[in-house]
Amino acid sequence: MSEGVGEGLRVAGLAHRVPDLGALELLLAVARLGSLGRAARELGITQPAASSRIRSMERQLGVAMVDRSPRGSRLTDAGALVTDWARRIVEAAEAFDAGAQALRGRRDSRLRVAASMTIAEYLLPGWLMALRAQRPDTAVSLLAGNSAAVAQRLLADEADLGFVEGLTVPTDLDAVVVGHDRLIVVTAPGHPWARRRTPLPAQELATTPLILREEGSGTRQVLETALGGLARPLLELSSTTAVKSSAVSGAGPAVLSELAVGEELSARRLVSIPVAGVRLDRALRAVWRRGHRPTGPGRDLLGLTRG
Amino acid sequence: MSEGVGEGLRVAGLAHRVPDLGALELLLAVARLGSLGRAARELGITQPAASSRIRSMERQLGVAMVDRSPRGSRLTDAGALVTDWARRIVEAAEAFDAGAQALRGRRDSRLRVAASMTIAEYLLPGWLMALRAQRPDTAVSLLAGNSAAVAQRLLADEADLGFVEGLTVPTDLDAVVVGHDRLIVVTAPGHPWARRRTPLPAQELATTPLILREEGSGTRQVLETALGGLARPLLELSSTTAVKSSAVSGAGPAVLSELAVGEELSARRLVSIPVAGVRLDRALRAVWRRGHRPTGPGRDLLGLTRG
DNA sequence: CCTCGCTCATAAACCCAGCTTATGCCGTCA
DNA sequence: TGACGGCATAAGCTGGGTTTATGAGCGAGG
Repeated sequence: MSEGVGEGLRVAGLAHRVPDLGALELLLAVARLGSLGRAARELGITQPAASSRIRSMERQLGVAMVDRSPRGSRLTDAGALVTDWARRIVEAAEAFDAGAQALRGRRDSRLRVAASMTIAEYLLPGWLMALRAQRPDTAVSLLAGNSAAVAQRLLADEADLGFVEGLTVPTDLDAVVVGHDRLIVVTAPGHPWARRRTPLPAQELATTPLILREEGSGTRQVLETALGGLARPLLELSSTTAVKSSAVSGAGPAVLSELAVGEELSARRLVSIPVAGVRLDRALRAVWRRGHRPTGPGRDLLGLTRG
Repeated sequence: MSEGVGEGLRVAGLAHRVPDLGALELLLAVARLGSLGRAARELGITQPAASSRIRSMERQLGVAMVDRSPRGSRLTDAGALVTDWARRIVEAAEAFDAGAQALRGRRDSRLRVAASMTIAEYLLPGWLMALRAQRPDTAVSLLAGNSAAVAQRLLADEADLGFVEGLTVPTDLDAVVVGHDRLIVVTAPGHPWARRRTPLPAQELATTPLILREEGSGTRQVLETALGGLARPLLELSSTTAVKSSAVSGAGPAVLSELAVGEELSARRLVSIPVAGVRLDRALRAVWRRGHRPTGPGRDLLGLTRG
């Protein structure tokens, strides 16, 4: 959401307008199974509970979503649409859950992971979901920190596998590149750069004021290294989200990690501007204590990170 | 306790492991404002309520997220991570809300939109959020249906602005292209195609078994038109989500709308395979009754769709 | 030095959303 | 026609989240 200056009209929070996760899960189950009762059974509740919950969701949204019949229930057109939107919420919640369970860091974990923030934020939940899909009984614990902290954990044998971003590999660790954090230049679709047919010269990027994170942030450092020390800020903002929404609303070109803008790119709220002559990315590496390449669950996870 | 019918260990649903939306919103507010009390005030609840809610969320997740001090509250490292994951859920909920409010279709709407499913599902929520940001008092109503239904609504003057996908423009309507639904070929990163340096020949695409939606679906039709009538299914699945997860888990190459896989592409769970010699896209058009180009809020929305 | 002002925590009482159990109605199929 | 599956309704219970009221820690300023 945009920075809420002057709220003006007091509107009840999102939570009062959006059904809770349980209701959304139920809706997805009804869509999949074609019956309130079966959906209820799958979720471990009774049929009247499901019936009432769907009904109250319809009342809350003001839309009939389910066509009831004595032979089952099918979604209405509106219901199908709502279900598609709901699926996104539930998917985000699944990623949250996968991450949070690892973060809980139980002592009995069979795999202890230490990861830098970018990786933990964007990539690890997906990997953990995939790992859970293929090895459901693997308990993973996660510790997030900077590269030095990751290295320290590994060397102290408090973690089995680490993930770091950046140019250098900490000493006494073995590493393999598992991906790249590509910075990309993005603008709103209306910006002149969006109509270019040729890549933007690095020189022009360096001399144009950009929407950037504050000095010292990881992406800012990568950008300034690539440009040779200079970057002109048009705006300096303190969160990736803020940079993103400024760019979407057309304030100017921004430089952001590709990981942060997948959704915006595919919906064309932002467009990516190719740039010639600079490598705006940094390697993402899996690391482990020299000579102790992970086995078992760690090896499984490592496999997932490379496809 | 719920009884474990069927699936071995019965695991409580997501809703019991993920904090509800209200708690996540609160967490974001705490992160932004640096104080439980201020966050409480912003959300219109009391400070003890916020305190207790954050505490119970920490208990639920088993992670300390907030460092309390007499001068305010800051997130811990783990808390920052949880907050980033939470933000995705909240963003999806905001899109849901924007769509659902329009779907409610109140009679007093100042702008009545009719849209086809793909557009309503993927693009419209974003447009509506943008519209709300720049014109907060515009009430929009939405009706979703196929192209014929959209045309009918417009011609009956029951809608002010329509959106359709497909090759043809219904008669008696004016239209402007607002985007493209690009189908792309995707595979898991480990697939041989992912290592190609040259675009895939259309011929090879046509002769390779693919993971596809069922016959008759929109994307399947576009693909078969582009390929000249033939497509070999490796798997035929009935939902985009199912196709996507099969592809992610490496079952084979799939053809999907770019709109459906933004997230998977940026996280490299899927990679896009360029194809030579076929146009795998269909135009997305805004349409209106001939000679009645929208004014006012309709014009605003139209502006947003083109950047 | 002491008090004000901000922070957060605790305790008790309240309320309502959502659950269960029990029942009824409707349509389909053998 | 009776059994079955599907949904709706009603009554009663429970718990999580809320409020009000209060207390305690820390810093700033008269």
